Amino acid sequence: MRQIPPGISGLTVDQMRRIQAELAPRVRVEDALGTVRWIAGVDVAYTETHAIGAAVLLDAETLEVAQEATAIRPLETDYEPGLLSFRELPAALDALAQLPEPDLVFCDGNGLAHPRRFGLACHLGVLTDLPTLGVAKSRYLGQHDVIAEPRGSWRPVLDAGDIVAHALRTQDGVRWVYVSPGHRISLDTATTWALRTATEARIPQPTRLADHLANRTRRER
DNA sequence: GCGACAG
DNA sequence: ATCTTGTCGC
Repeated sequence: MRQIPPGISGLTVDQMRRIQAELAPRVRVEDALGTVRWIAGVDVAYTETHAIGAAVLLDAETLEVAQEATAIRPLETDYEPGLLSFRELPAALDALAQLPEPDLVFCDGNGLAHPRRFGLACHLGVLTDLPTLGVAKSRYLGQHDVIAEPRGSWRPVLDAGDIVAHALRTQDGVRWVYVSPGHRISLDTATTWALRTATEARIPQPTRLADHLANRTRRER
């Protein structure tokens, strides 16, 4: 029952939403991860016709890059709010599969902060059964109060009565990001890792370096 | 009915 | 996401 990777082509919007609803119950929002020694960052860049996936493996302690991998896939679906994972996962999974198994995966987008509580990070987590978290650069849904200016300040993001993410300021005075659990991790732990790895910029290093690799690969092609 | 809407 | 260089501001 591979709910995604090969041939997504034929799926309708309704079918994709149905798959999300079916897989959502498999998401585990409690901490079910061991010692985090290796972190992977995954991202996807696009051309007119293809998706270029990039995965980077970093030492959780030093955040130094240990290994990189890329993959390219023909685009199979247009972007549709709520269905981002169906567009990004094929290339993202192909790239990730080329690396040694990480202890935690950072995704570029949301996890629980999704209408059906099954964003990109949840989907990738359930399919691989790896601990995952999502970091989104802009708001998708939910409401939150003003975030204080100092790095590390955060406020819960509420949607339909659920706390689905934390709006977290990762650097003094820069715009905040939205952190949410993907799979096998709690919101608090996800927030801690996001802040801990946002050492050089607003975006945590795993996601940031994967983004760089994806774009570098796209330009050199 | 109207507006919002990860990447 | 992508199309694109320099430039205004701290």
